Amino acid sequence: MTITQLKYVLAVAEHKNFTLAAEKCFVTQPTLSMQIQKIEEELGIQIFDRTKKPIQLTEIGQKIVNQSKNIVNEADRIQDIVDQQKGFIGGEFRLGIIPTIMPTLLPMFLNNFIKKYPKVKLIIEELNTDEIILKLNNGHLDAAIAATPLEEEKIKEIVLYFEPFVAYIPEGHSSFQKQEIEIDDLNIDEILLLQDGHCFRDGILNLCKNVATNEKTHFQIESGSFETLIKLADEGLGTTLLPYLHTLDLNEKDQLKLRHFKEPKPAREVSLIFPKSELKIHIIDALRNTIAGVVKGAIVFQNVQIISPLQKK
Amino acid sequence: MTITQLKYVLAVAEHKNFTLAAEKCFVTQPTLSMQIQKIEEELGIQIFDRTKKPIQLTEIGQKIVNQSKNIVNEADRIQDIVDQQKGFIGGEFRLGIIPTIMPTLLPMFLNNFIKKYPKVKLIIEELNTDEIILKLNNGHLDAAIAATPLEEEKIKEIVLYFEPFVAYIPEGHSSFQKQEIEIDDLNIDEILLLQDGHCFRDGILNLCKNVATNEKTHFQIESGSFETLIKLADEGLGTTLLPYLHTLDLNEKDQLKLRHFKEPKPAREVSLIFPKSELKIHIIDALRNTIAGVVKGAIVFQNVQIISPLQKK
DNA sequence: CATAATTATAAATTAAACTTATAGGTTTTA
DNA sequence: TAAAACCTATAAGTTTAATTTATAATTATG
Repeated sequence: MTITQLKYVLAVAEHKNFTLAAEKCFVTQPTLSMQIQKIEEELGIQIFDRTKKPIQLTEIGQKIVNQSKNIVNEADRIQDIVDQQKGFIGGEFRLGIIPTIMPTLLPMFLNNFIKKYPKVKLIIEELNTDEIILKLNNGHLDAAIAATPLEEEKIKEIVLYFEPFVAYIPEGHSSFQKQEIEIDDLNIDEILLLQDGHCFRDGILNLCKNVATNEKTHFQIESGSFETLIKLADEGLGTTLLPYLHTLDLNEKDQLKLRHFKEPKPAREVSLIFPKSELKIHIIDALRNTIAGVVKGAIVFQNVQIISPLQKK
Repeated sequence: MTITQLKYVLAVAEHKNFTLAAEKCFVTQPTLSMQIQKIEEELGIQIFDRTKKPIQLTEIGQKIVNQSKNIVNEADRIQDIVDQQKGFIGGEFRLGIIPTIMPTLLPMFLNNFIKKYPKVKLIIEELNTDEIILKLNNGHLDAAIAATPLEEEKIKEIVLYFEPFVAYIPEGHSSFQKQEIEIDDLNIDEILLLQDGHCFRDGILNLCKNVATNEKTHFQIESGSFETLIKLADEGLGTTLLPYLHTLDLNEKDQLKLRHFKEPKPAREVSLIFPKSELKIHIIDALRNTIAGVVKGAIVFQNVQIISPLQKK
């Protein structure tokens, strides 16, 4: 009797169907059939009544299933214990986040994380990408969340999610009527951008350089926050681009000015990055899992085109 | 992570020695070494500190071991569930017995039982009542024999017999001349008792508190065995009370010092107790029947007054 | 310092788990 | 009711994992 077999039994008991249960267990149906036959043979009983459709648990099978749940639960706790211990070992964990990710992502996972890993003391710092790379390399940060790829020698990247850019087009703009827009509809000269140093800006510049390389601008306004850019756009000073998660926080009126790109949507790749030494890999894993859990619900996977945050020089 | 690996971990944790643990698991030593390395690697921790001799558990290792015991226990119950369904009387059966019952009752039924149910592997442990309740609740015992009633939520009690208390009065004591004695004849201060923790003591204290509540004692001697108490009583240090079955083993001379109580005799209720889940109910029934058979001849039913083992606080 | 005891490693073997392909049943439906 | 769809079982072959034997490496012990 193995824990794996018990998991198979639970899957069949849940789905009342070997084929479906096999899928959920990421094995083929014959594997399930054989392993369940094996445990039934070993115990000398029938767990499932295969004559009934859909498959039913036998009386003793129900008892086995109940007990199996206990066992599998207890077994899963081993990993929890290890995680907990590792959280304890970690103690302080310094996480850097770039400003354009901070306000939208942090509230999504912070609560979950600190509840699940109460022994980890998270120290979060808002930093731009250059500062993050510096601090990761000199040991002042354990990990960071930033737009990638960065192609840094000593830094490892684990992609968390792809976040599409959404255009914010004020009323009266030539593209306002369009349902979906294309990169060509935007002119680098009219896009309002965050002040230099924010990698988000670099990404956008890369994006538009593909379209038009002329950089003669009538005026140059660079703000430190998207809120400012939105207000400027509303004043008819141009358009701006917002990362998708940020658009969720807009009021209804402003939401009407959002225009999604045609696929492949331009998007940024957001990753958890950390030194290759993997000194606190266990907390990093916990963080990644927690974020993956909350982001899964918020961002639907789409056909995207990654915009590199690296400035093409 | 497999159940087998967990069993290996438990074996090494128990024996503090890979070679010996391997023998107990009926595998070779390299098997154990490798499997334990494997689970350590999978969990990303060290379970054992191999630098110390003998081998020690690490802090996290101790936690893993504790949880592994749970898992292995729960896993073993699968077979119990199957056995119960089949009405099979066999397999391991862990029976706890309190110290004041152990030496007299066990020899009376053990031989009969193992002859009648050769497939049952009885594992008998002498434990006091508190330990028994603990181990019944956490699954480390299948059943126990103890003084009742205990009023435990998850434990069922089946009365085996009522065992009267018999006073042991040394020559020269004021009550030595009496044929039958009464509770009032005894003074709590002069009764020699077993050391605390033995529920027999608690029962006696309850009994005498009904009579005299003063607890000023000239001296306090509490022994772990009745033999000691008898000898102390013979030295003129007081009287003692013996459970009836124990008095059958006394030599002729000491038997003369026994005085039975007038009816209703103070007595203890001795029961077979077990978790209400009734997991091994067939073996429990077998045990009850066997014990009932041998006790019937030894204890004549009399008018008794049950002394609760629960301490009245 | 040599010997014994104990654990780790390597190579080979054995056993178990898994997959692909397909057979043999039901149930659906046309 | 025959064909199709659906589902589970079986067979054969592959991959992976567990185990063993043999031996090296390490650590106590006299």
